[in-house]
Amino acid sequence: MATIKDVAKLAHVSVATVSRVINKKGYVNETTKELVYEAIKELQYVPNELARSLFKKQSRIIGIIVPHLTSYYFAELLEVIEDITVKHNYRMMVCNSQDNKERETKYLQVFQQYNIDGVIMISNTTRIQDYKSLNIPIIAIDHKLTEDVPSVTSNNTMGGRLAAQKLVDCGCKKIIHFRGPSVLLPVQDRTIGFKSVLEKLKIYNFSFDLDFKNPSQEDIQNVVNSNLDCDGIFCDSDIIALNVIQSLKSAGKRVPEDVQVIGFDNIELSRIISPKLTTISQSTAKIGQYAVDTLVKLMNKEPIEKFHVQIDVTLIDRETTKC
Amino acid sequence: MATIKDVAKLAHVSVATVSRVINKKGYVNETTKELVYEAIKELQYVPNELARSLFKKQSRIIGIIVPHLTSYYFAELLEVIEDITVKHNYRMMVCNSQDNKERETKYLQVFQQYNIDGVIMISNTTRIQDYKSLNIPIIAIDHKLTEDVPSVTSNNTMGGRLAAQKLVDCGCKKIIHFRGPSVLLPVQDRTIGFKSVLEKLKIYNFSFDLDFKNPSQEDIQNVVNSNLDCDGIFCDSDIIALNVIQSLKSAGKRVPEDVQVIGFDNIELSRIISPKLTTISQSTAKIGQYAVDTLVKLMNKEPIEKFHVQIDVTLIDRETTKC
DNA sequence: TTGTAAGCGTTATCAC
DNA sequence: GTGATAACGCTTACAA
Repeated sequence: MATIKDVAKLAHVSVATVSRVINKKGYVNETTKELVYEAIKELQYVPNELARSLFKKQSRIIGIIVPHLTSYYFAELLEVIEDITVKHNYRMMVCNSQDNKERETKYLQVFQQYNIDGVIMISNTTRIQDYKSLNIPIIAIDHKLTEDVPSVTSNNTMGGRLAAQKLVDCGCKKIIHFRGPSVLLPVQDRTIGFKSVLEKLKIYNFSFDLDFKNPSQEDIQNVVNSNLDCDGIFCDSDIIALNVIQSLKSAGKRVPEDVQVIGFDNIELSRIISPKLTTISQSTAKIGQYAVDTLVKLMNKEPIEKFHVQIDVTLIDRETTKC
Repeated sequence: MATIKDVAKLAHVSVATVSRVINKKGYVNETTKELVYEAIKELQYVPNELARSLFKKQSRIIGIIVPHLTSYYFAELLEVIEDITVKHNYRMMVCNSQDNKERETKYLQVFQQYNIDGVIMISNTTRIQDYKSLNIPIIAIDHKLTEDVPSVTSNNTMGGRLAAQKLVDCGCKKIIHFRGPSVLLPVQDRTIGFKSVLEKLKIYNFSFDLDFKNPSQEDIQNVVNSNLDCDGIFCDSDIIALNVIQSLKSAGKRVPEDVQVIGFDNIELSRIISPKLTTISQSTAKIGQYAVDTLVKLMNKEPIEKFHVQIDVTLIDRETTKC
């Protein structure tokens, strides 16, 4: 591994000059510049980021905290984030919190040890103080932590509204909302949007809480069985929706003839299964892009316009709804 | 951020002593040790890994190259790998190659710049030489790159065999294999296992290549339509299987009554959809564990027993097969 | 048992 | 324009 010294020696200049060349900073004569470039090429020199980071106290690494990797929504988000991150010439250190506070705390220490430049939080932590004490820029996805920590989320209220409106438009009279854990902000917002439409129209509805990672098939079946007159179901994830459709089948109900179903996330599979799932699509592309771009601004100490941004969602009309 | 100097000052000792204490290396008096620990606690000191890494020329970071993040198999693998990685006190830098050589090459440079200690390759690269020239330990998953690069894979031949045997046992007479790209080793092995069983029994069969990431629904439909007498289908992924089942429905075929289907991967959804999918399960847990453990051994310059390891797969018997 | 000091590969501040 | 050199925070001979 060639170092800056090797390059300096080969080019017959000082390390300072080489440094100026590679950083394009300060004056340096065109011809010596050429010399340096040649030496760099010859030695296949690449500057050592660790040394750089040590001096500059920043590492061009950003930390990402996610609750898990195997849910399609998070995976897609991560994919977008990674892509934009490398475009900004940063790298990504991934922390899978597994929704576990201790793992998160441990990782926060790691972040410190590596002089991480910023963090993207997609986690459900409550210990926001721990993050703030790190004193590095943070952006939250899907969680409005506090007023002063920037965040970006889907417009979940809109999602709830769109779903409710669609079911109403297609003639539903009794609607169930199989939602995620109601402690989560996105879930709360979806519920608000959902109820806002239905209550105005005095349409009977209720919400039932499920775990996102492992929605209880049993609970779903029970709720379905004891509400056989229900004709519309809004689910907070496509996975939940698939479980629900399964339960409806077991209960002898046809989709969408007897019961109409709307999911959330627009996962790849929602258009492969049959009947194809009507669902609400979140723009992971926009969320991820905004998150990274904003974080980069924060890391550069540039001002940001808005602290809390919401990204529109769209209803994807497919076969589990009638109209 | 407290440094080792601050600790030294507070504990009235030299930095060397502090270093000895935190690294548990060399002699240090019990009572001074206590003093140091107190100072560390008081200042909430954590050693800076960048400085450490710079000196030791190793960073406790391992690089992971994956083709993409949104396929369930890779996500699961990544989840396991992350888990074991942190247990070994390493961190993970993720490179999503997007099956793109240039991205991969760019990341290799990044790996160099950060003195990455080892890499786990789940990618389809052909430029193994680029990796070797990095001169750091590598382990490949799902790809036997060359004889001297350790690898771990599922026993894909076994997978092909199990699937073929199952279909035969359940009475199939004409079997199609919707496989992945036949340039991939796992795909080749599955084909070998699959054919070994069928050819011995002289059962008609053929293989059709598809893309894993975006299997062409159209191609599948065409093949299905022009082989209406086929009664058994083995798919190289559950996603392909779902597509196939969809196409069979369009063609008026019932699963499993008319055509029996077996998938691969045992993704979460395979037991949610209806009929529940019979499939071959790969043990991502074992693969990931072996990969990381072996890489750690290599990084510690410990010997490893076997260079190429295969992990057994299992047939998960569900509803898309008749017996 | 402890401290001094060199060095890891950079960048940035000075002189020249 | 360019070159010494201190500094970033740490580890490890080597002395004491």
